Amino acid sequence: MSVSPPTLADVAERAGVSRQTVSNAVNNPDLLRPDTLARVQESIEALGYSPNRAARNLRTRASHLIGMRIGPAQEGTANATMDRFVHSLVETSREAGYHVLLFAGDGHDPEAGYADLLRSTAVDAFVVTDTYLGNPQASWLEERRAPFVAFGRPWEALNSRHPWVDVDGAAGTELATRHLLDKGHERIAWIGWRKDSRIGEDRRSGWTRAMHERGLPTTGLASRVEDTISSGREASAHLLDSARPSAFVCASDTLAMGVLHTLRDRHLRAGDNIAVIGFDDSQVAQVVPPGLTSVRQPLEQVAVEVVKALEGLLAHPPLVGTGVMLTPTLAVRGSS
Amino acid sequence: MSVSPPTLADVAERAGVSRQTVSNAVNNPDLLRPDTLARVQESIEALGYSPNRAARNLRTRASHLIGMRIGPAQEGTANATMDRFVHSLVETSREAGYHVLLFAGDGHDPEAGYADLLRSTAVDAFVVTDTYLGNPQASWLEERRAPFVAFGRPWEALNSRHPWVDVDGAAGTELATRHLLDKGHERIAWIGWRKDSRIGEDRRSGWTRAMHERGLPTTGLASRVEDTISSGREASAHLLDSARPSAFVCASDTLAMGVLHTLRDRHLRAGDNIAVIGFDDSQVAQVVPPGLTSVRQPLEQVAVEVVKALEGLLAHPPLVGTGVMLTPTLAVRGSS
DNA sequence: TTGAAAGCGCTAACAA
DNA sequence: TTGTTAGCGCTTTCAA
Repeated sequence: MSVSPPTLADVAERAGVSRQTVSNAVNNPDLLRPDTLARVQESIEALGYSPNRAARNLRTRASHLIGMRIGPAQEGTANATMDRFVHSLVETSREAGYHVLLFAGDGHDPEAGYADLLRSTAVDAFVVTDTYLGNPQASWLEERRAPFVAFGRPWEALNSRHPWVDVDGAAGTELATRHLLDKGHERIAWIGWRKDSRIGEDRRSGWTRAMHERGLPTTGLASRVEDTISSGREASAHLLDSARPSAFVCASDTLAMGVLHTLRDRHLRAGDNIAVIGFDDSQVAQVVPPGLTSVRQPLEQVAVEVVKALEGLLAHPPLVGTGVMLTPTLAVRGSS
Repeated sequence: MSVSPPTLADVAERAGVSRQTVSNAVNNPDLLRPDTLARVQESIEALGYSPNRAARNLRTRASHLIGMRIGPAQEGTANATMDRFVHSLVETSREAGYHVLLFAGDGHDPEAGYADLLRSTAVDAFVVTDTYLGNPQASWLEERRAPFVAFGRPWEALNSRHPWVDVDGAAGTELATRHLLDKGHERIAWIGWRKDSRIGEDRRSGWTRAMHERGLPTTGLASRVEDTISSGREASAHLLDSARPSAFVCASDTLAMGVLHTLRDRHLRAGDNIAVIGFDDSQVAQVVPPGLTSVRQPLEQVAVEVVKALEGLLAHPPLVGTGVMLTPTLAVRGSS
């Protein structure tokens, strides 16, 4: 950018008005007489004027930027929910006049990135996504009265008063399990995460609920492991031997892919011999043969609700809504 | 943020120095006497001071923000290169003192997002990634003398003078083909993109080169289709019938997954009966049974080179380097 | 309905 | 080595 862009003053001079009138033309067009407005707008157009962000931000004490932290890319798993969410968030934010600023985590000091952006007033608000870690960020931000919306409910901190948006995981696995039950399966196994994962236990509860509803036992049909391919593979191999299930419901697509590994090892075919359902409707679920049935989180809708909450938070006076819970759907494919 | 963060003046008062001295303590600490510096730093620490970005941006005419456009999430494919790249870019930018600002494309006016951010001096530079579209953005930005680095070489515009970073696709497919040749395969088929894709033709050339090098024919062994699962599926079915290949090299993991679909349809097993190699080392390649061998772009390294070029571009005086070509590697898995 | 003055918080240039 | 002055481009009073 060798030559600096036009300023308010340039537009004002060309249109033969004062700078404030140009500012009004941009921010409060109703205040101008129609002919003045037209003249100013013509000049804005001709000069290709756009208000300088830094100056505007300084004056209005707002950046129209939403900060979101992203961790390193997850390789060797099927997990890409946050990547998909980022796309939706960027899209939705644009419609609300916001851009998304991405920042990296600092391994041993999770709050560092937040603190700096907050104190330097670089962003207006945050979207916090990693609530499953016990969410130290949320309470930290709350203490500092920083505006933020969480994607994920406040599992333990019931007294927290920040807005959040989440997807009902139990409803998703219940949907999945019912789908299998309706297909005639009775021995449906669960492969989920370790007990200290609130999200994992929530998703598991949907499976038990659907099973018990039909009077079916769940004992011996469940496994709790790490969220990796190999764990899913081992757990499914073990369950097949010990409990002879005809179907698997998994807490993640990653675990479900582990099951597909086991099926291949044993020359079984997902969808023909054994049904498998994953969670997240990742690209992996969409393209793996014969297609992995999976619970799909409505991320576009999550983004819409997050931005809505953000707008409330940043309004004058702030309008703090409560939590929003969304319901997932089931993407049915060949594996069931 | 109910109470506004401390300013330079607050720190100055507490430390008993002028505002300028505080500014120097932050930006040119060498200029201060050690004891003054220590006193100022103590105050900065105590007050939790961080320079206001808007004010600094206004004054220095820089935002320390890098703009990157992302399109909607690609579903139904294995393609997620850009998502992975974003992670690396965010990480690398941080080390260089930059944040990444994401913006959405505006369907029918691809330049709109760029123009606005440029004129409002919201970002210091862009990273342009969608060079495969014939890259109207690149020449558009070049005309406006906007600083940007492209991830992707300037295929047609040979006179373009902007820095770029790219990965040698032909070298990747050559690596893949040689790997198969070394395993004893002789009838190796190619499934790639339509002829108008420069990237597709480049990747194809690596396959032909490796084949011809060993004196093997390629006639009848190639197919050019859309980048979708179903195209890959149909193309591979057709090739299996017409040319009886023992291996497939594909221009993308998406196409390779199409091949896996065909193999499943025919009760063949990738890796046992037929070898398959994809391109991009997506999550899909990493988790699908029995593992999809795939060409891996060194995206972390791409990010490093992109940021390096960006720093040159934004230096005073600007230091415009030439293009940088990186070499991919082959992630070998069960499918070969 | 339009214009003048002030100042957001910072840093570059210069003076002491 | 430190302090003073000015001004980046904008919007918010307030006056005309």
